[in-house]
Amino acid sequence: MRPKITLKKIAKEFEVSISTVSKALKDSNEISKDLREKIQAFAKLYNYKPNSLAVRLQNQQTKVIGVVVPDIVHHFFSMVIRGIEEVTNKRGYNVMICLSNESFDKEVMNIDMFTNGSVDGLIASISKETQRKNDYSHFKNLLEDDFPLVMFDRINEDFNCDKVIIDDVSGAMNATSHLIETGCEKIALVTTPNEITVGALRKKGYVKALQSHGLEADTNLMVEVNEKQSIREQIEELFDRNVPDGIFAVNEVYAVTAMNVAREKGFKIPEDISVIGFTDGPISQLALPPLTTVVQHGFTMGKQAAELLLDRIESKEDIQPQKIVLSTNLKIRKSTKSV
Amino acid sequence: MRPKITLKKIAKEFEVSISTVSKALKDSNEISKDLREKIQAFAKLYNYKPNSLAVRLQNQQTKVIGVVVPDIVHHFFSMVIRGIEEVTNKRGYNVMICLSNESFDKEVMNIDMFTNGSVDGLIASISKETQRKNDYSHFKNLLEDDFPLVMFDRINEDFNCDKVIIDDVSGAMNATSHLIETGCEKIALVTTPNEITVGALRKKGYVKALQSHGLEADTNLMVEVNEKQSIREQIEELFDRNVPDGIFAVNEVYAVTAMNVAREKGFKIPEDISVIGFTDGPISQLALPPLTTVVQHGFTMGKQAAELLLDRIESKEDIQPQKIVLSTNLKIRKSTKSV
DNA sequence: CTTATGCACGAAAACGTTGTAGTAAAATTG
DNA sequence: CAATTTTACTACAACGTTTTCGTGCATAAG
Repeated sequence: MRPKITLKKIAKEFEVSISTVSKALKDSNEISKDLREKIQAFAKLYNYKPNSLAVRLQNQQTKVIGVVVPDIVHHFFSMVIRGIEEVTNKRGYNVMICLSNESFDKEVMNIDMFTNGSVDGLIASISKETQRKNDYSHFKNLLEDDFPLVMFDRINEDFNCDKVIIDDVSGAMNATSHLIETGCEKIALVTTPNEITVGALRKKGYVKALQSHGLEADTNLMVEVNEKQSIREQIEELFDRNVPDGIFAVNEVYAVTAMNVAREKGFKIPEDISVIGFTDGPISQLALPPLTTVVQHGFTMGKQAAELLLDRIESKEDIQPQKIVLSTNLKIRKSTKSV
Repeated sequence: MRPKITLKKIAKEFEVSISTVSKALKDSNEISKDLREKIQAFAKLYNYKPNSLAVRLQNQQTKVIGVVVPDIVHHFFSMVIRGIEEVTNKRGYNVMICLSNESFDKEVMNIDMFTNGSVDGLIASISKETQRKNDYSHFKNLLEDDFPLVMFDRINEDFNCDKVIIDDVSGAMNATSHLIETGCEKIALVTTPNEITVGALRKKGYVKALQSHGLEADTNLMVEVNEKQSIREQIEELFDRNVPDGIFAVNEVYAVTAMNVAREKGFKIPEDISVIGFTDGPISQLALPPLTTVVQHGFTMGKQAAELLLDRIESKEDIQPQKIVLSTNLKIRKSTKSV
């Protein structure tokens, strides 16, 4: 790579001091107009840009924020990132993304790396393995140092930091209620293992909705998908045990898989079985019939998280950590019956 | 945020010089074992980490690489990013991602930002708007400065830089040939406008396959989807004009949409109409019937791009730019007839 | 003619680190 | 016991900026 041009080199060229060059480029009128213009022209010609490392070291702020997400190949997370990008860029920051790949060790490494001064703050969502291990010491260290941190979606309620989540319980309740209200009586739940907090919350909403309608929660109608095995087979087992007339799945992959299983077994959607998913991505939209889903506004979530973080970074005083709960809404398409 | 601990502070604590502390932490035996251990213990206690900005400024390398992609909410791009992450992390680098959102201006800004010394090199894929404008001055500036740059997927052949692409032409040829060989005679093409290079290349492969089988390319069977309007309607128009018995679509969204349109019009897949897509994502896998697609190995592409970039960054001599062409393979599922 | 006021620039410190080149004092050698 | 080596440290420059505080010199004011 061609060596970068620096103030020092420009200074040598004009036989002036570095400060003069710096000021000239800042268009300070401490420097004579004549010299200023010459220096500016020269800098432009050689495409001078202040070395950002030096500037950041000087200013003691990086104007970069870090993002740690479990996965990027995931409609919801990528929408969140897009939201984050949108507001950070608007407010003059850049984003550095690291993936934990749902691994505890990688998450710890990422957090560690980010706290060496490369970013002004962090937005994170907890990996599945971390949730399973229930070991949050890496995050707790951050909080002890008052490091600006915003958690989203997969959070830990105990942390004293800003949080942005969606109302998983009511989202699931609304979905389940909708199934009940459109005539379903045997509603299955396809969810994650209980360690995944959002899965657990959505199950809670499902159960709550059943109870408030006088229905009983039947564990025979619930599948906790173990992703190490075939999702499809686990759902087929549900059908072998007990054929539902409605299915609430906690994400779009489970929902569409369930729909496909049902159809292959000869059931019609939504006439025989209604299906509702969670997260409104292209999978739901392009499914046939298009899937009724609980839409969680990932983009908004990212924007809000970023706003919280930047407000915290930029404020001088301590501000009390906030918890923003975004509500979901039910996007009714064709995989459920009309009332 | 709690002020970060620095060498200077540790030095003051022990009433020694900064260099002593630096060496003690590097476990140099220039420092007495006794003092070394005390300093190390103190540093660990206060969770000292060398300020990465200072280290990077000193070493004149950031150990960070930049990635500019048009979109992140896109299975292919996110797989590429995952591949990039995999090898950069393994080789001790971090990744900074910026999205151009398919916008020319944002792409220019991103590139500009990255060349202020914040990264050691760049991996990029060109935005649609840039391809339409055909203005590549921002990239050309990079190359003039010999800035380490690797382009992938949406590239410009004229650039004298490392490139990783897939063999779009043969991918499309294989797909189209497969349709012909399984009995299709009126094969439609659903593609992007011609400015999008990969779309143009896939069209080329489609035409080539037709010709080599003695079939004629019929513009009446081609749709160039304008994404500002409804994808669905544009495909419906194709059916109104001319009902095909095979469809080759240049991405999974177009393919599944086409499949859905066909089915709603009462055609059976694959009995009446066979469909092949491009890119093997969840949309294809979860479609019903599961979609036969040309799989482009995004993860491999990311890995290769990262290897090329890091090799270039780390080598002292100039290395000749390489162009890696990854071949695709046809994943035959249920949306096409068997031979 | 002296004193204030601009003007146009330079010197130097600071950000936090690393590495080289010293330098006293202690220990070893002849 | 002087000469040498080793030990255990410090000083300082450097990376590229920014910014504060000078400082000569010319011009204007009293």
